[in-house]
Amino acid sequence: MTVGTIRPGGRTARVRAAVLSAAADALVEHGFAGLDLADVASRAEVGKTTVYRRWGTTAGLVADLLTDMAEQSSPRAETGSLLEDLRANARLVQRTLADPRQGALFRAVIVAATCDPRAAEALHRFYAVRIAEWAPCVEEAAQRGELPAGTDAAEVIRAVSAPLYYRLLISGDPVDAAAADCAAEAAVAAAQAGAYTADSDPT
Amino acid sequence: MTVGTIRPGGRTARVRAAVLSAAADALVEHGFAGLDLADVASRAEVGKTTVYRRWGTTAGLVADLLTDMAEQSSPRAETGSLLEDLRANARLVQRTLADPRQGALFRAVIVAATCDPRAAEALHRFYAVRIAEWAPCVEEAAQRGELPAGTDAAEVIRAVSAPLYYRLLISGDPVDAAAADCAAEAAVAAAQAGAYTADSDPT
DNA sequence: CGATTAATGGAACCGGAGACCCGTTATGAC
DNA sequence: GTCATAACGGGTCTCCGGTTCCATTAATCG
Repeated sequence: MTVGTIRPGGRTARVRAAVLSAAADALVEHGFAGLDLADVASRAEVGKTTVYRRWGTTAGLVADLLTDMAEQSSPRAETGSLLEDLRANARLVQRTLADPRQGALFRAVIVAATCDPRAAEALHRFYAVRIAEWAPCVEEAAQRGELPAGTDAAEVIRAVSAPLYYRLLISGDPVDAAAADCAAEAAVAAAQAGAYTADSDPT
Repeated sequence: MTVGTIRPGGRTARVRAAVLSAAADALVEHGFAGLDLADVASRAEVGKTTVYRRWGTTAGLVADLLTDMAEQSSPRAETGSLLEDLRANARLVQRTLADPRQGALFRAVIVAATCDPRAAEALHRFYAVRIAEWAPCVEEAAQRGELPAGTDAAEVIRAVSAPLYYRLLISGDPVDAAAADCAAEAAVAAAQAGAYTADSDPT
Protein backbone atom coordinates (compact mmCIF):
# COMPACT_ATOMS: atom_id res chain seq x y z
CA MET A 1 0.00 0.00 0.00
CA THR A 2 1.20 3.49 -0.88
CA VAL A 3 1.91 6.05 1.80
CA GLY A 4 -0.92 8.49 2.58
CA THR A 5 -3.82 6.29 1.53
CA ILE A 6 -7.17 6.99 3.16
CA ARG A 7 -9.23 4.06 4.42
CA PRO A 8 -12.89 5.01 4.57
CA GLY A 9 -14.13 1.45 4.09
CA GLY A 10 -15.60 -0.86 6.71
CA ARG A 11 -14.51 -0.02 10.19
CA THR A 12 -14.01 3.71 9.74
CA ALA A 13 -17.49 4.23 8.32
CA ARG A 14 -19.02 2.01 10.99
CA VAL A 15 -17.29 4.01 13.71
CA ARG A 16 -18.48 7.30 12.25
CA ALA A 17 -22.08 6.12 12.07
CA ALA A 18 -22.00 4.80 15.63
CA VAL A 19 -20.42 7.96 16.99
CA LEU A 20 -22.80 10.35 15.21
CA SER A 21 -25.79 8.35 16.41
CA ALA A 22 -24.43 8.32 19.96
CA ALA A 23 -23.72 12.05 19.73
CA ALA A 24 -27.34 12.74 18.79
CA ASP A 25 -28.52 10.69 21.77
CA ALA A 26 -26.16 12.50 24.11
CA LEU A 27 -27.24 15.91 22.78
CA VAL A 28 -30.89 15.05 23.33
CA GLU A 29 -30.19 13.97 26.89
CA HIS A 30 -27.72 16.57 28.11
CA GLY A 31 -27.77 19.35 25.52
CA PHE A 32 -24.69 20.83 23.90
CA ALA A 33 -23.34 22.28 27.13
CA GLY A 34 -23.32 18.83 28.74
CA LEU A 35 -21.87 17.00 25.75
CA ASP A 36 -18.97 14.83 26.90
CA LEU A 37 -16.85 13.15 24.26
CA ALA A 38 -15.91 10.32 26.60
CA ASP A 39 -19.60 9.67 27.18
CA VAL A 40 -20.25 9.66 23.45
CA ALA A 41 -17.39 7.21 22.97
CA SER A 42 -18.73 4.76 25.53
CA ARG A 43 -22.27 4.99 24.10
CA ALA A 44 -20.86 4.23 20.66
CA GLU A 45 -18.71 1.45 22.13
CA VAL A 46 -15.65 3.12 20.72
CA GLY A 47 -12.39 4.21 22.32
CA LYS A 48 -12.55 7.77 23.54
CA THR A 49 -9.16 8.41 21.98
CA THR A 50 -10.73 7.77 18.59
CA VAL A 51 -13.40 10.39 19.15
CA TYR A 52 -10.92 12.98 20.34
CA ARG A 53 -8.59 12.25 17.43
CA ARG A 54 -11.17 12.34 14.63
CA TRP A 55 -13.44 15.14 15.84
CA GLY A 56 -11.31 17.00 18.33
CA THR A 57 -13.97 19.06 20.07
CA THR A 58 -17.66 18.85 20.85
CA ALA A 59 -18.32 21.58 18.30
CA GLY A 60 -16.44 19.67 15.63
CA LEU A 61 -18.52 16.60 16.34
CA VAL A 62 -21.75 18.57 16.09
CA ALA A 63 -20.60 20.13 12.82
CA ASP A 64 -20.08 16.67 11.37
CA LEU A 65 -23.45 15.56 12.70
CA LEU A 66 -25.10 18.51 10.97
CA THR A 67 -23.37 17.69 7.71
CA ASP A 68 -24.76 14.20 8.03
CA MET A 69 -28.25 15.51 8.85
CA ALA A 70 -28.20 17.80 5.81
CA GLU A 71 -27.86 14.77 3.56
CA GLN A 72 -31.19 13.31 4.67
CA SER A 73 -33.75 15.31 2.72
CA SER A 74 -37.45 15.73 3.46
CA PRO A 75 -39.66 15.99 0.35
CA ARG A 76 -41.74 19.12 -0.06
CA ALA A 77 -45.52 19.21 -0.40
CA GLU A 78 -47.20 19.81 -3.74
CA THR A 79 -50.90 20.44 -3.22
CA GLY A 80 -51.39 23.08 -5.91
CA SER A 81 -52.24 25.73 -3.31
CA LEU A 82 -49.59 27.96 -1.80
CA LEU A 83 -51.38 28.20 1.53
CA GLU A 84 -51.74 24.43 1.74
CA ASP A 85 -48.10 23.86 0.83
CA LEU A 86 -46.83 26.36 3.35
CA ARG A 87 -49.14 25.00 5.99
CA ALA A 88 -47.70 21.56 5.37
CA ASN A 89 -44.22 23.01 5.76
CA ALA A 90 -45.15 24.84 8.94
CA ARG A 91 -46.73 21.74 10.41
CA LEU A 92 -43.64 19.71 9.56
CA VAL A 93 -41.36 22.19 11.29
CA GLN A 94 -43.78 22.46 14.19
CA ARG A 95 -43.93 18.70 14.73
CA THR A 96 -40.16 18.50 14.55
CA LEU A 97 -39.57 21.25 17.09
CA ALA A 98 -42.34 20.07 19.41
CA ASP A 99 -41.07 16.49 19.42
CA PRO A 100 -39.12 15.94 22.63
CA ARG A 101 -36.23 14.21 20.92
CA GLN A 102 -36.01 16.22 17.70
CA GLY A 103 -36.71 19.51 19.43
CA ALA A 104 -33.95 18.94 21.95
CA LEU A 105 -31.59 17.96 19.16
CA PHE A 106 -32.31 21.10 17.18
CA ARG A 107 -31.91 23.33 20.21
CA ALA A 108 -28.57 21.67 20.88
CA VAL A 109 -27.20 22.11 17.36
CA ILE A 110 -28.36 25.73 17.24
CA VAL A 111 -26.52 26.34 20.48
CA ALA A 112 -23.44 24.67 19.06
CA ALA A 113 -23.63 26.95 16.03
CA THR A 114 -23.48 30.04 18.22
CA CYS A 115 -20.35 28.69 19.91
CA ASP A 116 -18.27 27.55 16.96
CA PRO A 117 -17.76 28.87 13.42
CA ARG A 118 -17.58 25.44 11.79
CA ALA A 119 -20.78 24.30 13.47
CA ALA A 120 -22.40 27.57 12.37
CA GLU A 121 -21.28 26.99 8.81
CA ALA A 122 -22.70 23.46 8.89
CA LEU A 123 -26.00 24.71 10.35
CA HIS A 124 -26.37 27.40 7.70
CA ARG A 125 -25.74 24.84 4.99
CA PHE A 126 -28.31 22.51 6.55
CA TYR A 127 -30.99 25.19 6.44
CA ALA A 128 -29.95 26.37 2.99
CA VAL A 129 -30.60 22.84 1.75
CA ARG A 130 -33.98 22.59 3.49
CA ILE A 131 -35.10 25.99 2.22
CA ALA A 132 -34.02 25.22 -1.32
CA GLU A 133 -36.12 22.05 -1.19
CA TRP A 134 -39.27 24.00 -0.36
CA ALA A 135 -38.70 27.16 -2.41
CA PRO A 136 -40.31 25.64 -5.54
CA CYS A 137 -43.68 25.79 -3.76
CA VAL A 138 -43.41 29.56 -3.81
CA GLU A 139 -41.91 29.79 -7.27
CA GLU A 140 -44.73 27.73 -8.74
CA ALA A 141 -47.31 29.83 -6.93
CA ALA A 142 -45.73 32.92 -8.45
CA GLN A 143 -45.95 31.33 -11.90
CA ARG A 144 -49.62 30.54 -11.26
CA GLY A 145 -50.08 34.24 -10.58
CA GLU A 146 -50.84 33.82 -6.86
CA LEU A 147 -47.93 36.10 -5.94
CA PRO A 148 -46.38 39.26 -7.39
CA ALA A 149 -43.45 38.80 -9.76
CA GLY A 150 -40.03 39.10 -8.19
CA THR A 151 -41.07 37.47 -4.91
CA ASP A 152 -38.08 36.08 -3.00
CA ALA A 153 -39.10 32.43 -2.63
CA ALA A 154 -36.48 31.55 -0.02
CA GLU A 155 -37.50 34.52 2.11
CA VAL A 156 -41.10 33.33 2.14
CA ILE A 157 -40.05 29.87 3.31
CA ARG A 158 -37.89 31.39 6.03
CA ALA A 159 -40.83 33.57 7.08
CA VAL A 160 -42.87 30.43 7.73
CA SER A 161 -40.29 28.93 10.09
CA ALA A 162 -39.12 32.07 11.82
CA PRO A 163 -42.05 32.52 14.22
CA LEU A 164 -41.80 28.88 15.28
CA TYR A 165 -38.10 29.15 16.08
CA TYR A 166 -38.80 32.42 17.87
CA ARG A 167 -41.24 30.60 20.12
CA LEU A 168 -38.86 27.70 20.69
CA LEU A 169 -35.78 29.74 21.52
CA ILE A 170 -36.88 33.13 22.70
CA SER A 171 -40.42 33.72 23.87
CA GLY A 172 -41.03 30.23 25.22
CA ASP A 173 -44.58 30.21 23.89
CA PRO A 174 -45.85 26.77 22.85
CA VAL A 175 -44.89 25.55 19.38
CA ASP A 176 -48.30 24.12 18.53
CA ALA A 177 -50.37 23.53 15.41
CA ALA A 178 -52.18 26.85 15.83
CA ALA A 179 -48.86 28.69 15.76
CA ALA A 180 -47.87 26.77 12.63
CA ASP A 181 -51.09 27.62 10.82
CA CYS A 182 -50.78 31.24 11.86
CA ALA A 183 -47.23 31.40 10.53
CA ALA A 184 -48.22 29.91 7.18
CA GLU A 185 -51.18 32.23 6.84
CA ALA A 186 -49.11 35.29 7.72
CA ALA A 187 -46.39 34.36 5.23
CA VAL A 188 -48.92 34.00 2.42
CA ALA A 189 -50.61 37.28 3.25
CA ALA A 190 -47.31 39.15 3.42
CA ALA A 191 -46.06 37.56 0.20
CA GLN A 192 -49.28 38.45 -1.63
CA ALA A 193 -48.94 42.03 -0.43
CA GLY A 194 -45.47 42.18 -1.98
CA ALA A 195 -43.47 42.35 1.24
CA TYR A 196 -40.95 39.85 -0.13
CA THR A 197 -40.38 41.33 -3.57
CA ALA A 198 -36.77 42.02 -4.43
CA ASP A 199 -36.95 45.80 -4.77
CA SER A 200 -35.54 47.59 -1.75
CA ASP A 201 -38.70 49.46 -0.83
CA PRO A 202 -38.06 53.24 -0.91
CA THR A 203 -40.30 53.91 2.12
CA MET B 1 -28.60 43.41 65.34
CA THR B 2 -31.22 40.67 65.10
CA VAL B 3 -30.42 37.25 63.70
CA GLY B 4 -31.30 36.68 60.04
CA THR B 5 -31.10 40.27 58.85
CA ILE B 6 -30.35 40.84 55.18
CA ARG B 7 -27.82 43.51 54.25
CA PRO B 8 -28.43 44.72 50.72
CA GLY B 9 -26.97 48.16 51.34
CA GLY B 10 -23.63 49.44 50.16
CA ARG B 11 -21.13 46.70 49.53
CA THR B 12 -23.56 43.97 48.49
CA ALA B 13 -25.21 46.15 45.85
CA ARG B 14 -21.85 47.37 44.63
CA VAL B 15 -20.61 43.80 44.26
CA ARG B 16 -23.72 42.77 42.36
CA ALA B 17 -23.39 45.67 39.93
CA ALA B 18 -19.70 45.00 39.35
CA VAL B 19 -20.25 41.27 38.84
CA LEU B 20 -23.18 41.70 36.43
CA SER B 21 -21.23 44.22 34.40
CA ALA B 22 -18.21 41.92 34.32
CA ALA B 23 -20.45 39.00 33.37
CA ALA B 24 -21.79 40.92 30.38
CA ASP B 25 -18.24 41.71 29.27
CA ALA B 26 -17.19 38.08 29.65
CA LEU B 27 -20.25 36.86 27.74
CA VAL B 28 -19.49 39.24 24.89
CA GLU B 29 -15.91 38.04 24.71
CA HIS B 30 -16.22 34.29 25.22
CA GLY B 31 -19.92 33.49 24.87
CA PHE B 32 -21.93 31.45 27.34
CA ALA B 33 -19.97 28.26 26.73
CA GLY B 34 -16.73 29.98 27.69
CA LEU B 35 -18.12 31.79 30.71
CA ASP B 36 -15.82 31.22 33.67
CA LEU B 37 -16.96 32.43 37.05
CA ALA B 38 -13.38 32.84 38.25
CA ASP B 39 -12.73 35.10 35.27
CA VAL B 40 -15.86 37.12 36.02
CA ALA B 41 -14.73 37.49 39.62
CA SER B 42 -11.32 38.82 38.69
CA ARG B 43 -12.80 41.24 36.14
CA ALA B 44 -15.15 42.54 38.83
CA GLU B 45 -12.27 42.66 41.32
CA VAL B 46 -14.21 40.42 43.62
CA GLY B 47 -13.33 37.13 45.31
CA LYS B 48 -14.36 34.14 43.21
CA THR B 49 -15.85 32.55 46.31
CA THR B 50 -18.35 35.39 46.43
CA VAL B 51 -19.48 34.76 42.87
CA TYR B 52 -19.85 31.03 43.42
CA ARG B 53 -21.71 31.56 46.67
CA ARG B 54 -24.20 34.16 45.44
CA TRP B 55 -24.88 32.89 41.92
CA GLY B 56 -23.77 29.28 42.05
CA THR B 57 -23.58 28.52 38.35
CA THR B 58 -23.01 30.34 35.10
CA ALA B 59 -26.68 29.90 34.25
CA GLY B 60 -27.73 31.41 37.55
CA LEU B 61 -25.54 34.42 36.91
CA VAL B 62 -27.02 34.91 33.44
CA ALA B 63 -30.53 34.62 34.86
CA ASP B 64 -29.77 37.43 37.27
CA LEU B 65 -28.21 39.48 34.49
CA LEU B 66 -31.39 39.05 32.44
CA THR B 67 -33.53 40.13 35.36
CA ASP B 68 -31.40 43.23 35.59
CA MET B 69 -31.64 43.86 31.84
CA ALA B 70 -35.43 43.54 31.93
CA GLU B 71 -35.59 46.50 34.28
CA GLN B 72 -34.03 48.88 31.76
CA SER B 73 -36.89 49.71 29.42
CA SER B 74 -36.71 51.14 25.90
CA PRO B 75 -39.55 53.52 25.02
CA ARG B 76 -41.73 52.62 22.06
CA ALA B 77 -42.25 54.77 18.98
CA GLU B 78 -45.46 56.73 18.47
CA THR B 79 -45.57 58.09 14.93
CA GLY B 80 -49.29 57.66 14.28
CA SER B 81 -48.63 55.10 11.54
CA LEU B 82 -48.48 51.38 12.27
CA LEU B 83 -45.94 50.74 9.55
CA GLU B 84 -43.70 53.53 10.80
CA ASP B 85 -43.94 52.33 14.39
CA LEU B 86 -43.15 48.75 13.51
CA ARG B 87 -40.33 49.82 11.25
CA ALA B 88 -38.88 51.75 14.17
CA ASN B 89 -39.17 48.65 16.32
CA ALA B 90 -37.59 46.46 13.67
CA ARG B 91 -34.73 48.90 13.20
CA LEU B 92 -34.15 49.01 16.94
CA VAL B 93 -33.98 45.23 17.18
CA GLN B 94 -31.83 45.12 14.05
CA ARG B 95 -29.32 47.63 15.38
CA THR B 96 -29.14 45.77 18.66
CA LEU B 97 -28.53 42.37 17.10
CA ALA B 98 -26.09 43.72 14.51
CA ASP B 99 -24.04 45.55 17.11
CA PRO B 100 -20.96 43.44 17.90
CA ARG B 101 -21.28 43.83 21.63
CA GLN B 102 -25.06 43.70 22.05
CA GLY B 103 -25.48 41.00 19.44
CA ALA B 104 -22.95 38.76 21.12
CA LEU B 105 -24.59 39.39 24.47
CA PHE B 106 -28.02 38.43 23.17
CA ARG B 107 -26.72 35.29 21.50
CA ALA B 108 -25.08 34.33 24.77
CA VAL B 109 -28.16 34.82 26.94
CA ILE B 110 -30.33 32.94 24.45
CA VAL B 111 -27.89 30.06 24.59
CA ALA B 112 -27.99 30.18 28.37
CA ALA B 113 -31.78 30.00 28.26
CA THR B 114 -31.68 26.77 26.28
CA CYS B 115 -29.37 25.25 28.89
CA ASP B 116 -31.09 26.19 32.13
CA PRO B 117 -34.73 26.55 33.20
CA ARG B 118 -34.15 29.60 35.39
CA ALA B 119 -32.29 31.44 32.67
CA ALA B 120 -35.09 30.49 30.27
CA GLU B 121 -37.67 31.87 32.67
CA ALA B 122 -35.72 35.12 32.99
CA LEU B 123 -35.36 35.40 29.21
CA HIS B 124 -39.08 34.87 28.65
CA ARG B 125 -39.88 37.52 31.20
CA PHE B 126 -37.43 39.90 29.54
CA TYR B 127 -39.14 39.53 26.18
CA ALA B 128 -42.60 39.63 27.70
CA VAL B 129 -41.71 43.05 29.12
CA ARG B 130 -40.31 44.32 25.82
CA ILE B 131 -43.29 43.07 23.84
CA ALA B 132 -45.75 44.58 26.29
CA GLU B 133 -44.00 47.93 25.87
CA TRP B 134 -44.56 47.91 22.11
CA ALA B 135 -47.97 46.24 21.94
CA PRO B 136 -49.83 49.59 22.30
CA CYS B 137 -48.61 50.54 18.81
CA VAL B 138 -50.71 47.73 17.42
CA GLU B 139 -53.64 48.26 19.74
CA GLU B 140 -53.89 51.92 18.78
CA ALA B 141 -53.66 51.05 15.10
CA ALA B 142 -56.56 48.64 15.60
CA GLN B 143 -58.57 51.40 17.27
CA ARG B 144 -57.79 53.71 14.34
CA GLY B 145 -59.27 51.02 12.10
CA GLU B 146 -55.99 50.10 10.39
CA LEU B 147 -56.34 46.49 11.53
CA PRO B 148 -59.20 44.02 11.92
CA ALA B 149 -60.79 43.78 15.37
CA GLY B 150 -59.44 41.00 17.57
CA THR B 151 -55.87 41.29 16.30
CA ASP B 152 -53.36 39.80 18.75
CA ALA B 153 -51.08 42.79 19.36
CA ALA B 154 -48.29 40.83 21.04
CA GLU B 155 -48.21 38.35 18.18
CA VAL B 156 -47.73 41.17 15.68
CA ILE B 157 -44.78 42.54 17.67
CA ARG B 158 -43.25 39.07 17.87
CA ALA B 159 -43.72 38.70 14.12
CA VAL B 160 -41.56 41.76 13.56
CA SER B 161 -38.64 40.37 15.55
CA ALA B 162 -38.87 36.73 14.58
CA PRO B 163 -37.26 36.98 11.12
CA LEU B 164 -34.35 38.96 12.56
CA TYR B 165 -33.65 36.40 15.25
CA TYR B 166 -34.01 33.68 12.64
CA ARG B 167 -31.25 35.32 10.63
CA LEU B 168 -29.06 35.82 13.68
CA LEU B 169 -29.34 32.31 15.08
CA ILE B 170 -30.28 29.99 12.29
CA SER B 171 -29.81 31.00 8.68
CA GLY B 172 -26.79 33.23 9.25
CA ASP B 173 -28.07 35.78 6.75
CA PRO B 174 -27.12 39.38 7.52
CA VAL B 175 -29.29 41.24 10.03
CA ASP B 176 -29.38 44.49 8.10
CA ALA B 177 -31.75 47.43 7.69
CA ALA B 178 -33.33 45.88 4.60
CA ALA B 179 -34.24 42.78 6.58
CA ALA B 180 -35.72 44.96 9.31
CA ASP B 181 -37.88 46.93 6.88
CA CYS B 182 -38.98 43.72 5.21
CA ALA B 183 -39.99 42.23 8.56
CA ALA B 184 -42.01 45.31 9.52
CA GLU B 185 -43.73 45.44 6.15
CA ALA B 186 -44.58 41.75 6.26
CA ALA B 187 -45.99 42.00 9.76
CA VAL B 188 -48.26 44.87 8.79
CA ALA B 189 -49.47 43.10 5.66
CA ALA B 190 -50.19 39.89 7.55
CA ALA B 191 -51.94 41.73 10.36
CA GLN B 192 -54.13 43.68 7.91
CA ALA B 193 -55.06 40.41 6.22
CA GLY B 194 -56.26 39.08 9.57
CA ALA B 195 -53.55 36.45 10.08
CA TYR B 196 -53.18 37.42 13.73
CA THR B 197 -56.84 37.56 14.74
CA ALA B 198 -57.74 35.44 17.73
CA ASP B 199 -60.09 32.99 15.99
CA SER B 200 -58.44 29.63 15.36
CA ASP B 201 -58.85 29.63 11.59
CA PRO B 202 -61.16 26.73 10.69
CA THR B 203 -59.94 25.63 7.25
C1' DC C 1 -19.73 54.51 69.16
C1' DG C 2 -19.38 49.56 69.87
C1' DA C 3 -21.16 44.87 69.42
C1' DT C 4 -22.96 41.47 66.36
C1' DT C 5 -22.86 38.84 62.45
C1' DA C 6 -23.87 39.13 57.20
C1' DA C 7 -21.00 39.09 53.58
C1' DT C 8 -16.58 38.99 51.40
C1' DG C 9 -11.78 37.23 50.24
C1' DG C 10 -7.62 34.25 50.04
C1' DA C 11 -5.80 29.70 49.80
C1' DA C 12 -5.71 24.93 49.80
C1' DC C 13 -8.15 20.98 48.01
C1' DC C 14 -10.68 17.79 44.76
C1' DG C 15 -12.58 15.56 40.57
C1' DG C 16 -13.20 14.95 35.98
C1' DA C 17 -12.60 16.47 31.03
C1' DG C 18 -9.22 16.25 27.69
C1' DA C 19 -4.18 15.22 26.05
C1' DC C 20 -0.65 11.82 25.49
C1' DC C 21 1.78 7.32 24.87
C1' DC C 22 2.25 3.19 22.85
C1' DG C 23 0.52 -1.43 21.86
C1' DT C 24 -3.28 -3.70 18.88
C1' DT C 25 -6.40 -4.33 14.98
C1' DA C 26 -7.73 -4.71 10.31
C1' DT C 27 -7.78 -2.21 5.68
C1' DG C 28 -6.21 -2.14 1.15
C1' DA C 29 -2.24 -2.80 -2.25
C1' DC C 30 0.42 -6.37 -4.22
C1' DG D 1 -1.92 -14.97 1.35
C1' DT D 2 1.30 -11.22 3.36
C1' DC D 3 2.86 -6.87 4.31
C1' DA D 4 2.90 -1.97 5.41
C1' DT D 5 0.47 1.17 7.84
C1' DA D 6 -3.98 3.80 8.66
C1' DA D 7 -6.95 3.69 12.24
C1' DC D 8 -8.48 2.12 16.76
C1' DG D 9 -8.22 1.36 21.97
C1' DG D 10 -6.78 1.10 26.87
C1' DG D 11 -4.23 3.24 30.49
C1' DT D 12 -2.08 7.25 32.54
C1' DC D 13 -1.12 12.04 33.40
C1' DT D 14 -2.14 16.88 33.53
C1' DC D 15 -4.60 20.98 34.08
C1' DC D 16 -8.27 23.75 35.46
C1' DG D 17 -13.14 24.68 36.92
C1' DG D 18 -15.57 24.32 41.12
C1' DT D 19 -15.77 23.43 46.34
C1' DT D 20 -14.52 23.93 51.08
C1' DC D 21 -12.40 26.17 55.12
C1' DC D 22 -11.47 29.82 57.86
C1' DA D 23 -9.83 34.60 58.53
C1' DT D 24 -11.22 39.44 57.48
C1' DT D 25 -14.27 43.29 56.47
C1' DA D 26 -18.15 46.21 57.02
C1' DA D 27 -23.47 46.73 57.27
C1' DT D 28 -27.10 47.23 60.63
C1' DC D 29 -28.99 47.80 65.40
C1' DG D 30 -28.86 49.48 70.07
